[in-house]
Amino acid sequence: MAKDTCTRIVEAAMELFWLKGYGSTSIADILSRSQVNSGSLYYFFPGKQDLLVAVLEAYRDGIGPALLEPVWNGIDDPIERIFALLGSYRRALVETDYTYGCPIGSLALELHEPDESVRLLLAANFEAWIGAVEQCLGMAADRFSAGTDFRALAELTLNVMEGGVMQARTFRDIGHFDRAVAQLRTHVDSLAARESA
Amino acid sequence: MAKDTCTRIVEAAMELFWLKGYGSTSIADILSRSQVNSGSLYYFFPGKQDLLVAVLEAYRDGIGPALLEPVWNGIDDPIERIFALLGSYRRALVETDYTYGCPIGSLALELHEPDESVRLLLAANFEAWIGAVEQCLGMAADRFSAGTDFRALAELTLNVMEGGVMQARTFRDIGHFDRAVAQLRTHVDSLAARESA
DNA sequence: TTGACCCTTGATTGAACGTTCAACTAATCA
DNA sequence: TGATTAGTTGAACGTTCAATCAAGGGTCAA
Repeated sequence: MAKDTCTRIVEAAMELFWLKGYGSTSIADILSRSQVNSGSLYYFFPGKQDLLVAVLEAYRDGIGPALLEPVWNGIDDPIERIFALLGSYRRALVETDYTYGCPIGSLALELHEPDESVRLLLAANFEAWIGAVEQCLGMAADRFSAGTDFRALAELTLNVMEGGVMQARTFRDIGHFDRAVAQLRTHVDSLAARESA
Repeated sequence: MAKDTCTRIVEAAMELFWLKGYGSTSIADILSRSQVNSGSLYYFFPGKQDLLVAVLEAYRDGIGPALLEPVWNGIDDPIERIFALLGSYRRALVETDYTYGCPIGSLALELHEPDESVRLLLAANFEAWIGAVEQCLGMAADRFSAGTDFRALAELTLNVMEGGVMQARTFRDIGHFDRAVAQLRTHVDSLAARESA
């Protein structure tokens, strides 16, 4: 059986919102990419914003299986998993010539006054990402001193990724991403050294 | 003499692009806020994008006099100047109930395939900000070891600000901003301690 | 007084937008 | 067979958008 209409719509919207943003993606864009007629789209989704909600839910549910698992496959060390995750964003930037960054970050800054449901889903996406990094840090807890704030460090990691993507795209220079990651590495090593040394 | 038409247009556009973003701000919005008629706007600016260019030039030229100088007035220590700058973004977030973030960061992520002239102006804005922070670090060079990468640290500072704004807005929780700044403080102190200790 | 120049006016244009809807098809069940 | 339901179709609608333009006001030098 071919992918059903609803799935095709959401997948097309995920791709286009990622590529062009929400406002710049028209319903017509989504229709032509998904090969669906407008009536069918509005049969499943009352409006454009409901489609955005479905997209954000799909992203959230995909963070584990579609983002983390492929990256972490074959990597056991929890700290290296964090830097491998950052490396996957780096790779996307380079391979797509700075076209694809982080879809959630872009949407979070593009939508200036989002509906509460949209805002909460953006937050849920960040939360899933931060939570995964925080868990990695927790698995390496023995390398850090007792009071280390893993939550804050995980949030900083998100900032390094989002900021690195933003700068690298704007300057069209991956060095901005690499330097941010290098600073994070220094910071993490510094926090770890206090204990292990 | 009253402010001339051209100035009123640019100031209205700066405000609206900051508040609502580029795509969501219509020419009609700018006209009604600046109390100008469409013909006058198009007399000075061939199109909407030319207005964006003017706005980005105005932001760039205002980073020193309109952003840094007010914040740094009365603060001499170069490291404290950096954290005071971050504090000014924190204050804007809290005082406007997460309405106003960083206008450049929002535009940089909103505009997915900007014209080269726009991209270069976004980069010029970031560059001015990073450069100012880098200069502060340079003034405190004696507190760091010789090989310290001030450029990378300044870029990380921008990431902490932009990422902090993004997270605080999305979660509607200033704690995300504060924790990022606290991590940066720890990192800076750690780099400084190696030398001064 | 004249005319050239700079700037303003606001109705108007046509394209693009999100959305609607009545008609249609195909499969399911009584 | 006939009724019901689920899903599809694409033309059409009203709105909003960026952009245009013919007309004209204000100023100043000649």
